[in-house]
Formats: sequence, C-alpha cells, structure tokens
Amino acid sequence: MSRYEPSVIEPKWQKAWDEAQAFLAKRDPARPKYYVLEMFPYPSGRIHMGHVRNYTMGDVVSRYKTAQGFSVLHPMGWDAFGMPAENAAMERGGHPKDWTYSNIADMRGQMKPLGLSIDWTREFATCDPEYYGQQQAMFIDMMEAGLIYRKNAVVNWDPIDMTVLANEQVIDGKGWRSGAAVERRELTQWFFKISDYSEELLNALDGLTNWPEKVRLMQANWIGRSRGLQFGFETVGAPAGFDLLEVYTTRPDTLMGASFAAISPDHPLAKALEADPAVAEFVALCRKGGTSAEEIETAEKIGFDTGIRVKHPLNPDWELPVWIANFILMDYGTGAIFGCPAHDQRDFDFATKYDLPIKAVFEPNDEPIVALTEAYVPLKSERVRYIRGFAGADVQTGDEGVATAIAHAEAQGYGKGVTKFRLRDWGLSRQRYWGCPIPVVHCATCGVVPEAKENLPVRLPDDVTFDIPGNPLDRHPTWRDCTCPKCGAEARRETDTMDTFVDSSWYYARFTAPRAATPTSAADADYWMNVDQYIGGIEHAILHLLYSRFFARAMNKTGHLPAKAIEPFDALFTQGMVTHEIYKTTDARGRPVYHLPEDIVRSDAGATLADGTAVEVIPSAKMSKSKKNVVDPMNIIAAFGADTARWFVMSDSPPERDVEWTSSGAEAAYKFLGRIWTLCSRIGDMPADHVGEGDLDLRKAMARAVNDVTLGIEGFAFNKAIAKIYEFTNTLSKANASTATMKDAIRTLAQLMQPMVPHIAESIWSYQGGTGLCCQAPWPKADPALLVNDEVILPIQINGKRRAEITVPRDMPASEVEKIALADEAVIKFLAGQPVKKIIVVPGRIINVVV
RNA sequence: GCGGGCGUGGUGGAACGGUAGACACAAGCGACUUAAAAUCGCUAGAGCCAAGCUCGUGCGGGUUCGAUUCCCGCCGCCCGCACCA
Repeated sequence: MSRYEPSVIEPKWQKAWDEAQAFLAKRDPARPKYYVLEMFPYPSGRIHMGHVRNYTMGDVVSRYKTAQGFSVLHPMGWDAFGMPAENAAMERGGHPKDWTYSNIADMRGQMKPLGLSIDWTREFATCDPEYYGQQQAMFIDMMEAGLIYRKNAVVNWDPIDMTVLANEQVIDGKGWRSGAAVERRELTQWFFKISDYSEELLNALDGLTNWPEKVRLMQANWIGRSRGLQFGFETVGAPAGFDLLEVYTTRPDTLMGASFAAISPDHPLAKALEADPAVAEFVALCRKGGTSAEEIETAEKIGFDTGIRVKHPLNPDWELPVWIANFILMDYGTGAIFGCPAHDQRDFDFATKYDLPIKAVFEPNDEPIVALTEAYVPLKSERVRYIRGFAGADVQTGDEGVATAIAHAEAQGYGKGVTKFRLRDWGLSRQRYWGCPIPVVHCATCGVVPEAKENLPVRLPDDVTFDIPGNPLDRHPTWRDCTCPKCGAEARRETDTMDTFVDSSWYYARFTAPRAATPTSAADADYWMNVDQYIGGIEHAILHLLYSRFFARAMNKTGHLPAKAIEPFDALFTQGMVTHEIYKTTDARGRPVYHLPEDIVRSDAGATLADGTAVEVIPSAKMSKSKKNVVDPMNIIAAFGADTARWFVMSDSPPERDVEWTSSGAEAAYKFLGRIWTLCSRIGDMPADHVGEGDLDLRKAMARAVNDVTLGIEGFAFNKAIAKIYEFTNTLSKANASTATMKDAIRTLAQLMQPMVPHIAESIWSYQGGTGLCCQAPWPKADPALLVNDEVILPIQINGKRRAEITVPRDMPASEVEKIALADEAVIKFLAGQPVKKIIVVPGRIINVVV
C-alpha cells in the first residue's frame, strides 16, 4: 500500500460513487425510507467551515442510514433570492441573476470535493423560474383558500434614497447607505394568515418530541398565548367615535393599581389627535427610528399626555390620564393598555419619569413592602397578599387573582376574558427585485386579481438596472403594465416580491419531486415525507421553522401535501457554529487591526506578528471576513484532503455546541488518518498464517467499538463516536491477534469511520478485500455475547467520598456485595469502628456506606 | 428591553443523580536519528516532599446517602426579536 495521498484517493472514490449512482434516491416500496436534510445554503459564492460541519453531519446520518438498509433521500439546493445579489449589482454592476448562478456554480464546485452523499440530480435554486412558478401557483391557491390578505403595515423608510430598508440596513436609526434618519411609514402589504393557526401551531409543539426542548420553548413563547381581560374605558374629552378605549391586560388583578392609560403612537386615537401640532410633533418623534421590536423596546421611554381622561371601570369618579407612549406596540393586544407602575417595570419607569402615582396592589405574603424602589413582579404562581384587591381572597396566587378579576369583570359586565396570541400575521411583501414576483394584477374594475395559472410563472424581467435605489420592477413599464386576466382591460402587475422565507418554507417538499409540473407530486410526497432528520443552525429556531410548519399546513389545505406532512420535520438537530481565534493589534490612532491566522507566530511568550509585534488573541469568535478569522475549507482540502476537514469538524466538540477551528487540531486529524493508513498497510503485510493469542480480546474490543460508535451516531454524539474509534484504533494497533481477525477488525474500523471519512474508508475496505463499496456494505452488528463482562469493578464511597473499590461477579446479589464491601481493608480503616447507619448498593454501579 | 441557551484541567471535551477529567490537542521526558522532522513509548487537574490526604465542574445558596447533572438567586458569554439568510 502506497502513501496516504488524499488528493489521489478522494477524486478516485468520488468518481466510483458517481459511476455506481450510489447516492441516487429511489422510491423503493420494499425498503423503509429515510429523508435527511440540512438547511440549504445561501449562495454567497464561498463555502465556509460552518457549511462543512453542517453538511458533514447530515452526511454522517445519510451514510449511516444507507448502511442500515434505508432508502435514503439526501438532496441539496440553493436559497438563492435575497438582498445580497442586489447589493452586489449596485456595488459592482452586473445582474443579480448572473451573480447568483455564478456563485452557485462556484459553491457547487467547492462542495463536491467534500465527498458528500448527495443526490445531485435533485438540485435546484429557488430563483429558478421552475421553482418560483410553482410557488406562485400555490400563492394563488392559498389566496383563494383565504390564507392571504392585504393590510397596512409599517416599514423602515429611507427619506433620502426613497426606499424601504430591511431591519439590518437600519443602523442606529439611520439608513446604512444614505445615513438619513429612518422613519416608520405605512404601506399596503401582503400577509399570510398564520394567526389562524396560532393555537394549533402551539399545541402541536407537544408532538414534536424529537425536537430540542429549547426550540419548542422558544416557539411557544413566540406564539405567546395569554389569557387576559379586555375592556373598554369610557373616555372623557376624546374626539367623536372614541367613546370607548379598548384595552387588553394580562394582569386585570392589578386594576386598582392603575395610574394611567397609554396608547401606541400608531393607535387610531393618536392619529385622530394629530390635528393638534403638539401631538403630531410627538408622534413624529416616536416614528423616528426603525421598526424592529429591539429598537423600540430599548429606546428611551417617552410619553405625551393627551389631556383626555378615562373613567376607571370600578369607580367612575376616578379618572386616569391617557398618554401616548412610544413603547406600546400597535401589533399586540389592542394597542392600548392601562399602566400599573407598582407591578410592571416599564410602567414603573414611565410613572417615575412623568411623576404618576405608584400604588401597590399586593405585597409579599410574609412581609409588607415599605417603599417601592422598583416594580414588584412576583411569579404568577406565587401567593401574595392583596391590599387593593377587588375579587377573590386577600391571599391568593397571581393566577387566581387574574381568574377572579376576569370573573368579576364578566359578572359586572364591564369586560370579558379573552385569549390572545403574540404571534402576528406573516408579512410577505418586499419592495425588491430579486425575489419571487407576487402573481397578482391590479385592475381598475376588477380590483386585485390573481394571475391566470396558465400564465405562470410570472418571470422576473432581465432588463433591469440598479443605478437608482428602489425597486426596478416599479419603474419597468413594459413588465409592470399588463392586462387583467379577468376582464382583459389594461392593468398593472403587483411589483412587490415575496419574502425569501416563503422560498425556504417548502423546498423540503419540492425535493421529493423536483421536476414535477405541479408544486409536489402526491406519490413522491407520500413516499418521502416527512423529513426524518433536519439539521441546521439554532438561529432558525423561530422564524424559518415556524413559517415552514405553517406553510406545510397551508399546502395541505390547498391540496399540495398529505395530512401526515403538516409537521414536515420529524426530528430536528441544531448544530453550533465553527469559531476561530481573532488576532488583533491596534494602529497609531487606536483603531483595531485584524490579522490573518497564517500571519501569526505562536511561541511560549504568546502570539506575535513576523516582526515581533505582540498580538492580542481573542478566543472563539464566529468566523467573519471583517475580523479576518475565516478559515477557507478549500485551503484545508488542498493541504490535507476532505477527510481531514470532515474528521476534525466532527471530532472536536459535541455537534450542538460551537467548535473552535485550530490548525493543530486539523493537523492532528490528518496525522490520525495517516496512522490508520499505516496500520492498514501493516495488517496487509501480515503473513496469512499468523496466529496470535489476542483474538478473543480483539473481538471483544471490536464488538464494544461497533456498539459504542453505533450509539454515538444514533444519538448525534459524533465526537463520542470518534473517541471510541480512537480507542479501538489504539487497541487494534497494539493487538496481537491472528491475521484473519486483524483484517476483520480493520475492515470493521473502516466501516465505522466511513460516515465521517468516506474516502480513506473505501481505500482500506478495498485493500483489505471488502466486497463492493464500503458505503454500500451493511452496517456491522455487535455480538451481544462479546459485550458483557463477567466481573465489574465497584467503587466504595463512605459518606459520598470514594475510598476503595472491589471487583465482584456481575450478577452478585446486593447482600453479598455489602458483605464484601464491609470486609474490605480500606473500608474497615476508614470506618474506624463507627457504626454503619445505612448502606446503599446500586447494582453494577457503586456502593455508598453512610456512617 | 424581552425570550432561549451555554459555562468542567493550559486547550477542545467525557461522565443513565453514582469512581470528575474518557478521547484528543498543546506540553514535558525518553527511544529511533550524526541532527531535525516524522514515528513510537511514558508522564500529566491543583496543593502538600510522599504512601496518602485536602481542594476542585463560573459565583452564592438549597434538595440528596451521593450533585458537573435537579431547584433558587447572581455573574459572564452566545443566539433570536417578525424586512439578514
């Protein structure tokens, strides 16, 4: 066997897999299917280590399941619409389409050398008209099914560029290019009625038992079901039509602590008051800055007293002032609240600032409050003493207080208990070119009309320029002007395109029949759905995954997915990031300067540049170009091969946690593969008739390795599976067993490694006489008889501290074990005659003697 | 600001509530070599000279015979916050 040369063996085996069509997914009713999917990449043009890690994980699962006899679907595609393509067109000319497809070609070229077991015949990009045309067809079906509607919503408006900005393009309240102060402006927008499914999307989380608990919790909190009281405040001095101010509260038990009412600057009442220049000025002030909740909630709380008063529902003589406040969101509840400063920190801050009364409604059950320096907000499950209660017992929990307050309001008729959700409808309109056109036309007589299905896809026009900010579709007369599909009159096309979350909300379904003339094909969807294992970043825990869950339901309602697929992802795994140290120095003006890893010299004294300048090392940061801590997988593959890159990203950290890329770790991975290669060569050179006495021990170690690696892969503990492979390799290299057993052992080792390092595994497999391709060989099974040990070592604790250990037969009864333990010399010494109070024997585990 | 998560040797990490530190990196020592690299072998949480003992899983409490693991409070870092993908 020659030297280990990844650059020779890797292309060779990739070609062999291609020729064998090893990864072509086929509907095979005779076999159980397995659908493994990684979140598809945005085609930035370069793959990074995060991709390598993500796709290697999926590949391990895919190859393992293939070896287990499943008919596996493991596809790949491109989330290809979105802003970066337009930004590139603006910055360096060219067309988003050319930029995107050329990036896709580049990235595909970088991914193929990784040796992933992907069925590339199913590849597509969301910007292919064949894909987005099907999306338009579903949009029309969903429109007709009542799942889509239009309403006004606020956007970030850049008054200089005259364009809508994404939240990430608003920096410190200013447009990223123009630097203009961003304003909130209302536009008519398209929405999916995801709120129709709030309850169901929440309840169905309980069934997603193979999802991480944290993701289910995050989604549940995002959907945010709350039970509260809605009631109308009778107003005094309000404009006509505003006799009642509807408010919603989840803490009606604090009604007697109310000191003001507050409305959102976007509330209809605020709008009605804008005739007053002072109100208009204040509302304009509130509208400054971006639309993101983060920005709104971290902004300084400001308010404006409208002069309007409302009557307290429990005492009409008690009047509260109505304020407009910037932290009240129009999207949640009714856009109006009553403030109870004593038991809500935001209200407390507001009341302190504007000198409004702060009256406690309840106090801790055991100690009265002397003075409130901050809001007192106990858990609702905690029992408190009501000093300004009006319903229920004096001492009750917050939950009970809320329930009795609602009952009181309903009995007296001033309000009713309602359930509300935090989840808002999904706004899908984007005022941008590079997205899926919304397939409707606006007709003067017929109104908003869906495009006829035979006219789909509504293609994006190619002749557009990006020299002026704004949406080129808006200023493209020959595209924009069209005829009404209903009456034939002149009409205008909708120029908004769809949010890219729409594209990624159904690609998993399209992969089951990527060339079908309809969005999905029933037979394929029925065979392949659901995704058995979905893998992606935790950053998608809420939006992408929630939208996909909704979209699957909407597709089911419109006949595009079977009912069994309304929860499209049976199991979810969220992997961590790949990080790297950052190397930083400071220039003469005190600004940070970052350095590439290859420019750093490490020594005992620390890190320096080549000229000896000391470098600050910032550990474990997300790889980013601006910090220059990016490791290009292509360089690693060129230097060490794909197997080394794959092995390293799988070996060093548990997959759900971040992994820090280190060059020493990568070198170590390469050395290990070289060691395996040498070992294989040595075993290959053994005389066929060599007999060793270590056969049984080696077979036991082999069974243990098969068992542990299998459990590791099954449990997504790839780092542990790899540790077991190291252990078994160490055992094998030291073993003195017969040639046949040694060969058997290294073939098994190759199989166990195959999901992670498939190329070297194939070389070992074929060199040692394995049949066919290693990636198509059935997964090894551990002989259960070889897994059990006749004796176990039991540590003995005295008062919880380990003091001795004994070796006993595996099946020895606890009473016998006790006797042996108490007779142990070290135990006797430690007990020193003290009486034994209790002795705990955990069979096969531990003995604890309590004195 | 709100929601979620994470925190273990010099480093990455392992440990059904049951021997803390498997496996690996870096380090040190040794073998081979004229020498270096590569390779192979050994050592290694900290402290006390040591057999051994004490301390030790971000910090402070609690539950338990026993806590890295469960509960409460803090600190630090990371992710998300609806137009980034």
